[in-house]
Formats: sequence, structure tokens, C-alpha cells
Amino acid sequence: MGHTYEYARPALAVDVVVFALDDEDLQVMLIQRDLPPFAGQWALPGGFVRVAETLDAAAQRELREESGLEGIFLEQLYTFGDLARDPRERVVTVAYYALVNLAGHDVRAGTDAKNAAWFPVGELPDLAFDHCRIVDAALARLRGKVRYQPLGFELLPERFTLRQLQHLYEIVLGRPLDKRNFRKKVLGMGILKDTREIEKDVAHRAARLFRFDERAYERLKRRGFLFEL
Amino acid sequence: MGHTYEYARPALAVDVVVFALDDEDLQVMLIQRDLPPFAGQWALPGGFVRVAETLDAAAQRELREESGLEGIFLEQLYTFGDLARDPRERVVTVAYYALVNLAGHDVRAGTDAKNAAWFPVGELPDLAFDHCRIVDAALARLRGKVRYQPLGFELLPERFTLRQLQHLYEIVLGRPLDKRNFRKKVLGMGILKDTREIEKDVAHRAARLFRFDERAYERLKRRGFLFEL
DNA sequence: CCAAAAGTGTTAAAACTACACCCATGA
DNA sequence: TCATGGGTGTAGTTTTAACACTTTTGG
Repeated sequence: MGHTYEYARPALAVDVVVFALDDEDLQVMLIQRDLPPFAGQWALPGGFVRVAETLDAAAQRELREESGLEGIFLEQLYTFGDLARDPRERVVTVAYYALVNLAGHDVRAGTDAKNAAWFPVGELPDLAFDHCRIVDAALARLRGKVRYQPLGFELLPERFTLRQLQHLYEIVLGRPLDKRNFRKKVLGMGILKDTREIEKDVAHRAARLFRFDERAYERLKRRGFLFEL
Repeated sequence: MGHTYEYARPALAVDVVVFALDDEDLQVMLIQRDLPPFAGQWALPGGFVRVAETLDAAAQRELREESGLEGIFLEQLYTFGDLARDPRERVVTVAYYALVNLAGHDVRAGTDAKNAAWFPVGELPDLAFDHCRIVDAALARLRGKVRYQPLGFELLPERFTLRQLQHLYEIVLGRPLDKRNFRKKVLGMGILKDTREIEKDVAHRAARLFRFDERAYERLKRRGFLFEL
């Protein structure tokens, strides 16, 4: 066995930065490595791209294998190609970022990894390879993009309160927002559908539950509407 | 010679979409291929990444070798990894886009290519591989980014008139802008430096020449200023 | 009845849009 | 003197930002 090429080739990998929203902060999923290099250290889920597999498929597969997550929002971020990012040999990695709502999905350790866990984005441990840079890039992308595209809903359960939505934006953008102005603006867009249901089991007045109305959003977008928050 | 790996690896390439501004429209630089596959067809400048070369370096090198362009704005765009994008074998390509001002640089055909030429972005010939998709992605990125980052100046000579700047935005954004409002806004940002010079050899009143004030822009950015047009 | 969050309008300031004329220059 | 673009201000409208109290619910 073995594959021979005329010129040396970099290895090609994918890595995924998975974000989720806790009550308190934005979290990133990390995997504790059980193989060298960096055995025992925390790293992003990821691995090598197979020769007959698209990049998106590789990212999805690694995510599934290492964390059990499936069917979540996944988007290509940036490709990292520094010469010494992997001590073994030249590895170029196509980084992705993903958004998931913690309520709807369980994370379990997969076959390639000892352990998977969530860490607040501000308190990450030392990461293997250049994964720290990748997380920084993903965070910058999320912060920039969340204001102009309705990504935030991916971090919430299907039905959510306006308070949850505002809280999400406050955490991602890192600054407080005015409650009345926020509600006025987001309701005025016409992309939220009132489910006519309310929260349960809360120790205060229950809030209405909304759903992101994808159809309405697509319709508005075609008419030139721009999401902006 | 030959390099052997345990698992088959995709080949890794870079391709560059170079934009320049003509009086009339946005142009893209293409290379006429002299080797199969797609011999004789037009394609983006690009080629394989060497094993000891970063992605940015590979993009710069290919640009220099195939078009003679050097020292211009270059930014990673997206990585394309469809299975059949190259008929020979699996090739993943990291696409870049570049901005250049036509006045300051000559384009000449390089060693790997028969011919280099500019085409208006709306009238491109059939392109090799999936290069049409790559151009579309680059154009979308340029259109989106030019409003929020001072990229446009890369397409103009170092000293330019407000008319040239407005014209650039009209072409890239594809809609007319109001002259007075445009000037008010862009001058109000404080990122243009009046060179105290004026146009030469024009058959009408000569306009003042401005320069993009990088220092002022960086200073303002640190204080939370956001470029927006 | 207390704690906690839901829900709701107004006003002032700032930003945006639309719009038209005189000026300087070279041909 | 004509053609071409340079340069300039205002008014109406829209958007944004700041701000506080009453209501509902469960404990």
C-alpha cells in the first residue's frame, strides 16, 4: 500500500470551532487529545480530509465522530497554512465554525478523543497546534457576521423569548442593549413568528415564545431587505 | 524521486482573482492556458502549493510568475474542494482575491501561460475548472466588504480625485450615488488627506487630489470608528 | 406581598435623502 | 463660448438613542 506523487504534498485537514450559548457566556467545544502530538492537551475537533470527500463532508464527519453533533449550522471560516503549525509535517487545515443550541444536542466523547467538553470562550486552556488563532478568527467572524445575518438563531432553541435573543446579542457583541429599542427593531423586521405559546416553569411572568421565520426572511431578502442589528 | 504517503492526498493549489478598475467597469485578469486540461481556455492565475511554502506565499508567487504583479493587496477568499473540480485528480484550491490599480502596474504574460488579459467582470469568457464560481465568490466578497472596509483605495492610484472614488463605488456597488452626500460623508470621516495638488491634463476644471490616510484611519479605528459607505 | 422579568411610547438628536446652481478650465 | 466636470448647502424625513413605570407570575 501507499500513494506516491511526483512532488511532496501538504496533508490536508479540517478543524471545527463549535460555539454554543450558556446562560452566562459563549462556549467552545474542545476535545482532549489522546494521541501525540500534544497528547493530553485540548484541541479543536478535526482530522484529515479523505481523498474522495468534500471539505464540508469532512468537517461534518469529524464533528460527528468526535462529538456526536449532527445537522448543525456549519460554515467554512479560513484556511490556515503556516509551515510549522503541526510538528510532524506540513499540514494545511481548512477551519470551519459551527453554531449549536445546547438544549437540543448532547455532546459525547467520540472514538478519536478521550474527552469532549465545553469551555467559556474567555477561559480556554492552552490549545494544541495553532488552534488558539483559529478560535480567535472564528470569534471575530461570528461577532462580525451576527449583526448582518440571522446566525444568532442557530444558538437558540427553536422557540425562544425576546429576552433570550437579546441576551445572545449582548453576549456575542459584548455590550448591553436597550430592551425597548431591541424589541422594537427585531419585531419590526417581520422575521419572528409569534408561536402563541409562553414560557413554562419560570419564577416570574412568563414571556411569549417566538420562532425564527425562515420563509418570511427569504421572502424579505429577495425584496432587498437587509438583516441588521 | 517521488513522495509516498500512507493515505492518498488531495493536491493543493491556489488561485487568484485579480480585480482592477477600468474607466468603465471592474475587470478581472485571466490567463490563457497552454497546457491540458483546458488548454487554450481562459483561467485564473494559480498553481500548486509547494510543500515548504505558505498559502499566502504561493498566491504571491503564482501572481508574480503568471502576471508580473507584485506587492498588491491580496486576501484569502475561500477554499474550494469539490470532488470533480479538476478532471485529472482531486485538487483542493485555496482561492485569493487581489486588488490592483491599473495605472501603477503592467501585466505581462508569464512563463506558465500563453497570455494574460483583462476582461470586464460582466463579460467573462468560459472559464476552466470551477473558476467561474470562484470569480462569483470573489465579486460577492468585494461587494460586501468594500462598504465596511477601506478596500476601494487599493483599486485607485495613490492620489485620486473624489470623482474617481465615487465612480469606483458606483461601479462596485452597481448603483449611482449622490455627489454631494458622498463627498460630505467621505470627507467627514477624516481619512482622506488633501495633497494640495490638482489633476493635470483634463479638459475641464481640475479637481483636488487626495490620498488615503492610513495613519489617521488606524488611529480612528482604535477609537471605535467604523468605516462605512 | 415580594422578587423577577415582561411588556410598552415618547422625545430629542443624529443621520440620511433629495435636490440645483455657479465656477474653473481647456478645447 | 461651449462642454465638462468641480465644488458647494439646506430642508424634510427617517433612524437612532435615551429613558421609567405598570403588569404578571410564582414562591
